[in-house]
Amino acid sequence: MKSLIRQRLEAIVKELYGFVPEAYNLEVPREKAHGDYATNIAFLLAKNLKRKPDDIAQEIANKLSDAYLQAQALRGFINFKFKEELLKEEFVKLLENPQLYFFEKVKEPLYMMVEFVSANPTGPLHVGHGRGAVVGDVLARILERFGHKVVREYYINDAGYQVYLLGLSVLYRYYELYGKEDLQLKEVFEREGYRGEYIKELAREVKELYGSSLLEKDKEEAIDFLREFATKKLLEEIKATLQEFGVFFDSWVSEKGLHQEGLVEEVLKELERRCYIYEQEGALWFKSSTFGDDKDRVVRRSDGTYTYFAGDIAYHYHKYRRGFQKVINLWGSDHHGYEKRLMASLKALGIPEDWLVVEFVQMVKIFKEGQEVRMSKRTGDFVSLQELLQEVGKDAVRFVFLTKTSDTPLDFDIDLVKKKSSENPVFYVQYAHARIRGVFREVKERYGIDADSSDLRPYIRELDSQEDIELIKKCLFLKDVYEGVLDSFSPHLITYSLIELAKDFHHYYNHHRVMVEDKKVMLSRLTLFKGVELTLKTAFEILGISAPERM
RNA sequence: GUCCCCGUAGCUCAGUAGGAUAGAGCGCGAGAUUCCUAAUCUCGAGGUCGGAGGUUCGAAUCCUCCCGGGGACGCCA
Repeated sequence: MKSLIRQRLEAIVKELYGFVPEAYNLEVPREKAHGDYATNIAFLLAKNLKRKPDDIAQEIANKLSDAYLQAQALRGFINFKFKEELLKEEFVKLLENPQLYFFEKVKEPLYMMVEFVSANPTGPLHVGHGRGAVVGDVLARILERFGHKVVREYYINDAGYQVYLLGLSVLYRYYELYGKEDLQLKEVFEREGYRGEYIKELAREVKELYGSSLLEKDKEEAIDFLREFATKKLLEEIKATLQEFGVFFDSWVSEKGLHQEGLVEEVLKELERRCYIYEQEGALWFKSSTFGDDKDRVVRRSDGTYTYFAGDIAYHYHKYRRGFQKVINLWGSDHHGYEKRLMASLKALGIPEDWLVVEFVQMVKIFKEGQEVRMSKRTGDFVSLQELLQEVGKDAVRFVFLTKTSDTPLDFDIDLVKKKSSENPVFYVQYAHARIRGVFREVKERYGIDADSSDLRPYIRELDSQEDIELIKKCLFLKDVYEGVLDSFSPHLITYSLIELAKDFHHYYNHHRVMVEDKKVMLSRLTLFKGVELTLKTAFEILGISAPERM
């Protein structure tokens, strides 16, 4: 709907004044009386043309109005109102094929990647990961609907010290099972080890499978073996949780694999060739400060091992060479300071600046009985995503994770989300769908009219009350919302619009009955409900939540 | 100490590249069911948009300073 205005507006402005100002607004005005959309373009033109905004707005408005669109100049603003004919024609398109209507294919589809979750395989997923998972998943779904080719990737940090500590922690617990003490091991474990209950479980599993054979083994060898064993197990667990959460990946890339394939060495050589690498105190440094980072960073330690950063440069260079035209990374907010560094490395490698977009996903704080539940992987005291899913269900978790912009912290009140009441927005929205399905069942039973298979399009004509038109608009508006998500990578906009749509629907439902004497009115309202149903269903598919028949 | 994010109704937050009279949900108060699901609806109270300057036709939004909250600053990942 918005792009419809935009096209016409720009054409006319260009015709009248020879240019279109860059940063003009076209948005839904706060005040309903100001129409469906409004623009400030006349103010911007006024500056350039040295004329009164009022006059310019008037000029444009006069040229713009036609059978479909009413444009009105008011104190320098131009207000647009869609005429009923246009709204009804658009609504027919929606009824015929919601997918086609809501997601117009982009002209130039891109080969894209969304990299998300990428949690270290050192423990179960926590709720913060869950938030990233939903945001990434929904983003990927939207990009796909608009015609982009999207690969969802999970980067596995299975190299380096953290997974070494994982192996060490399992070994410590394993020794414990046999009453074996190792002071050096104990010292490291108590300082940095993973203490969650799941480590003990892994140790027990090892005992069951391999008995006491690891007691004889060299300690480092045993840690190596257990690291391998534990990351594999935990990764399986992560995959299972994600699957239960409705999140799937096309591709899993291992950090260790990058090292083994020599990609890390290769990219460092490339950086060296470009003269961005130097040696100091026995370590190799990357000159990230030349590209806006605060200081230079180590890529190879003095002991000869590579840093996580080195692996990450290689990973992204590899992504680039795999042919992705645009990459979106979803990172936990604790990686905020890391962005500059990585961007610097990409610049150094000659990769275009807008190739990579990093979106940050902030913390989720869990509240239970009014108390914050503290989370720490080290001490093992945390609510896992698995537990949360079991407690409140997939639909509620996914929806709530999308009710705020991902870059602000989210408070998740378990007790509130468990409530099946209006306090809980997901039920409010799903209830609208269930109510419509209920009406359809009833109409079929009483009158033998099947809303799912009948051609209802002709009855749109009969809809003419203010509230009919408002509801139609709310459905059509979702199209603009999806396009907004495509531009801003902010899937949370969808939940807001859905709550508004549901609100208008519930209002309508309480004021107008479908099953009335006048058949024409009945059929027209059935048509309206069909459109709302399809709009909701399409949105639920994108959000990955269910569209219940009854509640 | 340096850098980043945030401060909007009692609470949790929207406010989409500076726009028109400041938005929603929850909570609170009052009401609605002979009729397709009351998990709903209707009405109401509630605000110096953290503070002070500045930029301009116009500021919650941009700039400077201050106050308050959170995060990041490893040869960890």
